[in-house]
Amino acid sequence: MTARTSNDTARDIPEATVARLPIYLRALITLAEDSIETCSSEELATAAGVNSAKLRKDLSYLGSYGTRGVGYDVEYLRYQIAREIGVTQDWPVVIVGIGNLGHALANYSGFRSRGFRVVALLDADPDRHDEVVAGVDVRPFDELEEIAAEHGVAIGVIATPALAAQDVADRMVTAGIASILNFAPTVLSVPDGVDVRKVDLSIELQILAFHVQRKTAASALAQENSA
Amino acid sequence: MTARTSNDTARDIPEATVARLPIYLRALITLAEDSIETCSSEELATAAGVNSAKLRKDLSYLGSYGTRGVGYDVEYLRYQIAREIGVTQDWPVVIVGIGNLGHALANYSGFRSRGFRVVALLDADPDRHDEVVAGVDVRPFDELEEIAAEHGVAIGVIATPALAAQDVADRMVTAGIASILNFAPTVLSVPDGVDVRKVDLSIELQILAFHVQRKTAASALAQENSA
DNA sequence: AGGAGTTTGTGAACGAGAGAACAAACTGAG
DNA sequence: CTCAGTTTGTTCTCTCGTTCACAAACTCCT
Ligand SMILES: NC(=O)c1ccc[n+]([C@@H]2O[C@H](COP(=O)([O-])OP(=O)(O)OC[C@H]3O[C@@H](n4cnc5c(N)ncnc54)[C@H](O)[C@@H]3O)[C@@H](O)[C@H]2O)c1
Ligand SMILES: NC(=O)c1ccc[n+]([C@@H]2O[C@H](COP(=O)([O-])OP(=O)(O)OC[C@H]3O[C@@H](n4cnc5c(N)ncnc54)[C@H](O)[C@@H]3O)[C@@H](O)[C@H]2O)c1
Repeated sequence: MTARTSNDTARDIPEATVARLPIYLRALITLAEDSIETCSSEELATAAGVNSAKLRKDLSYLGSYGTRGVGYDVEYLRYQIAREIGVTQDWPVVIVGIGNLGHALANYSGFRSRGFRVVALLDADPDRHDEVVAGVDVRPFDELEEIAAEHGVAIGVIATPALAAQDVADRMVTAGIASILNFAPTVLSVPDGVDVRKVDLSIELQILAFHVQRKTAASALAQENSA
Repeated sequence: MTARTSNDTARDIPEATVARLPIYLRALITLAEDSIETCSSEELATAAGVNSAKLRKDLSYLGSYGTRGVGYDVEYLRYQIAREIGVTQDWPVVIVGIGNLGHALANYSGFRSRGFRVVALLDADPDRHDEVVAGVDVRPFDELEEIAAEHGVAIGVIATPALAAQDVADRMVTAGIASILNFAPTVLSVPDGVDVRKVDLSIELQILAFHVQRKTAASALAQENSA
């Protein structure tokens, strides 16, 4: 049981750490662009907006890539993190729902530079099918399975209205796409083993609103008490 | 010291709970649209995609709005959560950077229906200033302070390139905007008391990529071992 | 009224993550 | 070589969040 290959580093990176690795990667790329070759955990932590102890602990899950008394080699660490995340080569991605948001996503050059390649844009509306967005033409949604198989797509983005999102997710799962980024404001139910992340802008605004209200209520209260 | 008004319920809602309240609100609105008047914690939890114990604990921070043996009144709970978040009336919002993403955001009707009103669209590029997006015309970025003061804007959205984001954030803070939603892939540094939330799509994709890689590595390993 | 059946609200156990603190490992000067 | 100074990797503690489990509170049926 549990036979392991020799190269097994028995690592099991905490989810909170995984979520920060891309931030470190971005910070390292910025440092590299400024021709900085070495940095301390303190410097990198500042650039990433985190505590240096947290940064060091996060990096320690990947291995021991720093040098005590010196710091980290920017280029080396950048590569190690990219390798750990898996963005040393491009991942093919499909975007479904080429409306307002889908257009913005398709036109976004930042994906390409960060390890993702949009291989297809799909929409159910035939009126969209003539269009070419950022060099990729919009195809009928029915071609999902075919395109996913052809390009080995593992990641799908949902930018359809909320009502369509569950159907789209189901089709993606059928097509072998086990990682989904969902922009529609709805809860997706998917089989075990399928990974869903959601981005909900209204929720973010509502969280901000909550804190604004709390702050203003607190200051109003203080004013009242001092009067 | 610590004089309090009579109505002080001494509540101090955990951040993790605050982040879920909008999800519950959305689920309740969906239930109400389906003419469902009452629901149990189990039903609401399923609709929101969380554990029912967690849901009940979350709601208990707001007060005791359910009835044992019965469940929650959908409309009543919906109002209580909306009031707690502060979305019983509209919050004025400005969006800065009306490019690909800014256009999508400006055109998004979901903000309005969820308690936010886009009062201004700002861009530094004079070529953008003729345009009208979703009934709001694009104004020069310099008018930020004036517009913020006029409408009492508390929330700002940054959709500019990363390089401009820090400057925009600084100007927002100066203009009295203490809550910022940042789409630019950069770390913002702001004074204490200013609340920043970020949305970074590339990071979300990278997190998905990490898990895909982990899964495929694991199955490759299993196959190798069984061979 | 009483008892069976539901469902909430919460105390308590458990687990994950954050941060402080420090030994170990390195550099460079003398 | 030795010693002072620097910075990592890791241990320990504390805080925050999740989940379990159950008494309290309600409904409905007899
Ligand atoms: N626009 C934004 O800034 C914004 C912000 C937050 C959330 N969202 C969410 O993102 C989603 C998309 O928003 P949008 O503004 O782009 O909407 P949109 O209506 O402009 O675009 C939706 C697109 O999806 C297509 N579509 C509908 N059903 C489909 C299906 N079954 N299969 C494939 N394609 C289908 C439509 O043809 C349309 O082109 C919505 O769920 C919205 O709530 C958008
Ligand atoms: N488009 C997307 O789907 C997407 C996805 C993820 C992240 N982002 C991020 O969102 C931001 C905007 O992306 P985009 O694709 O809309 O870019 P864009 O280049 O299309 O638009 C940027 C807009 O900001 C304006 N601008 C530049 N400097 C400004 C300043 N100092 N003050 C005010 N306005 C200024 C520009 O004139 C332009 O209109 C970028 O940081 C990008 O990395 C975009």
